[in-house]
Amino acid sequence: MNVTIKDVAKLANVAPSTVSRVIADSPRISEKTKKKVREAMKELGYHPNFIARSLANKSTQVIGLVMPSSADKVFQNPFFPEVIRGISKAAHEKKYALQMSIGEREDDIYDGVIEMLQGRRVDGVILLYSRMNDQITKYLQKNGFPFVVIGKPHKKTEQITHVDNDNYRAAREATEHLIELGHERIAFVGGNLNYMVTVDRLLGYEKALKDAGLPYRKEYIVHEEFLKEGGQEAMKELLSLEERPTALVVADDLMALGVLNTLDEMKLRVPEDISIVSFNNVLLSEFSCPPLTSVDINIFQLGYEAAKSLIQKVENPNEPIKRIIIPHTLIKRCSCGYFRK
Amino acid sequence: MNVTIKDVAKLANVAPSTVSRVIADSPRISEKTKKKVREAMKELGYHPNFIARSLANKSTQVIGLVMPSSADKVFQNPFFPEVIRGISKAAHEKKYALQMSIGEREDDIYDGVIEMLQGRRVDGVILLYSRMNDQITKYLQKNGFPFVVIGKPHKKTEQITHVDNDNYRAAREATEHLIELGHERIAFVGGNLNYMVTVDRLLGYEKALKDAGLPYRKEYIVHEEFLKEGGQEAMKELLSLEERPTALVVADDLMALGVLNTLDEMKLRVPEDISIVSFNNVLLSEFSCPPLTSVDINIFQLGYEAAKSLIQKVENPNEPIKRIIIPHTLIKRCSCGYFRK
DNA sequence: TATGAGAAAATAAACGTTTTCTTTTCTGGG
DNA sequence: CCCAGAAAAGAAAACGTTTATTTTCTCATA
Repeated sequence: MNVTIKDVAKLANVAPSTVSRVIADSPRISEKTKKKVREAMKELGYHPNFIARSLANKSTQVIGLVMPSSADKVFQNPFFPEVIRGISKAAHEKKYALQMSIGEREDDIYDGVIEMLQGRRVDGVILLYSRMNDQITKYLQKNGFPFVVIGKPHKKTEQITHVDNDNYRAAREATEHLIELGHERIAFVGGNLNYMVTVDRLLGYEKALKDAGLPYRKEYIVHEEFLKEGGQEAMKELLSLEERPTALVVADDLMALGVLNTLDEMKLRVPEDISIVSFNNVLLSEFSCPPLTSVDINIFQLGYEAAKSLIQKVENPNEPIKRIIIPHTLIKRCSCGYFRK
Repeated sequence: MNVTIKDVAKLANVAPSTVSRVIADSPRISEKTKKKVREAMKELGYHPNFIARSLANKSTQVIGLVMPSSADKVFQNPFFPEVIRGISKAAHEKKYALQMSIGEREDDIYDGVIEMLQGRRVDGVILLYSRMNDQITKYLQKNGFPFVVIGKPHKKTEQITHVDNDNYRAAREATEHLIELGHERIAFVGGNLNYMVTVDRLLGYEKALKDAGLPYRKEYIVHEEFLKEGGQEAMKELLSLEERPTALVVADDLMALGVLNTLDEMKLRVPEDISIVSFNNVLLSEFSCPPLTSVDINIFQLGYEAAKSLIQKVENPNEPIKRIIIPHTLIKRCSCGYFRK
């Protein structure tokens, strides 16, 4: 079997409790004993058992990550690796480990999260999404588990620590950019309306249209999945309209890629025939053909701040609720052009 | 405090051990008692504590993921999200959770892995890389921890369960493709030579040259990091040669993107001025400009099989050593052209 | 009416820590 | 040289399970 605190205690001729205190570097133990114990630890190659420690401590030093859908789908979108990068950074700084929820369908994920939390596998969780009437959010609130959400919570916004962009403003600016280029028929391609990002970005888009005195056309609003396929679908729909849009606000780079794809198949050129501004500014957007004008929402930072806030919350239950807004920037590349008759 | 097995036992008027057996659905408990206990569990909203269970069980149902370097860097390359997708799938099927090692520098990661394993946080680990003289591999072998590696182990290959591609053949085929197009000055851009993938692909490249009677030129071999920046560096180096190559075998799509980037800056066209075939066939390769001819190595499958093998190993210590080779395919797109004087 | 086999459930000892409460051992002031 | 009080270390309970061992119960058989 493995070497335990008891073995160390025996070798060092002290009680197990003393060894434990040496590990915690308690001031109650004399330097002399500490040295003796440390030597014994080294000699035996002792490593503390985290599981046992967690049980006694009621804390695991692990953060749970909750994805909106199956890892299978989620990891297709570069948004997620990027948030995780940010989360990792903060977690590592505070010596926390990361655990991922995995599940195929929504209730599957729900069960997984419950198990994670009730099973005390994690000290808290980060929700990598925000959607309406989310069961998980409700559960977390009801049971008082520490959590933070990336995005704007649907309800009780002021009661939930969250890290978000000003998506309303970002979308308004993106749309204004197209308007400034002379576009009047601007469509919006977003994700499911249950997601708060979609809502906010749609509202920003509408506001910009309204301010510019442009008509709001229902048929110009399309909702699809945040995947390449979603973009393809959306574009096909928009192309089937009698009066096609001349510009698009697309809520996600990966979708925009799908859009580009369909456009290419239809022999339509970007930006000559149609202009596109999208969101997230993931690596893909820089390398697509043409490179996409995209709103950089600072995904890494989103993750970093979320993890930092969660850890603060875990370590200090009285930590006040926080709302952190990460700045965004419109990165102009080559997918937008002046509207030409 | 939370509801425990004891609370359930009290309510159901049985001993804690009986409750435990009901959870495990042991045949030693009568149906009548089972029913009674299950009702009590439901009434109290009981959820088993995983940590306690792990301690008693000496098993956590968690798989550890070991990355080659900081999550920060690693997650920039789409290879990793994609393997993780595959791993997730298999893990979910067997009800395992995933935990990630995070560390900045190599020794940092090493410590993290030791902690994970000795701390009994995970039942086994998957190494998402394979490199020469890897301390972690040595440690795992020495201590008999269950692990599988993705890639070909450096030493004792027949003693380590691993999932790999036939990189030697894949690289040979990729190079032959270029040779068939008439290229004679073909360069190789790979990662660090410590990584076994690099070695295998380099050997395959060399073999193809040799078979075609083409000279092997030392100055045509460049090693850089598996990142966009790596590709940029490599290309700059190659462009500084008096006799530039007319085609490139690039060991990674992301690097190839960097190559493309530099080429673009230099106003060189692909495939007119220079042909490229790369590896991995990640989403990026499809959308770059031009779309890259790339060897699809089936990353998802790599992850899926690795996780499946690890779980088998964890659940049955006598599981024999396995070597699993995942097939590859050359996906021809637009980055290769005939060599023209 | 005992007896004993076999089923069903209870008891208690792990698992490896932390932590509260005690006890022991110093130290130095009178 | 004694003793109070501080400092150091130890004993034991707790964390929530699992599981080997023991007890209790039921009922068929002698």
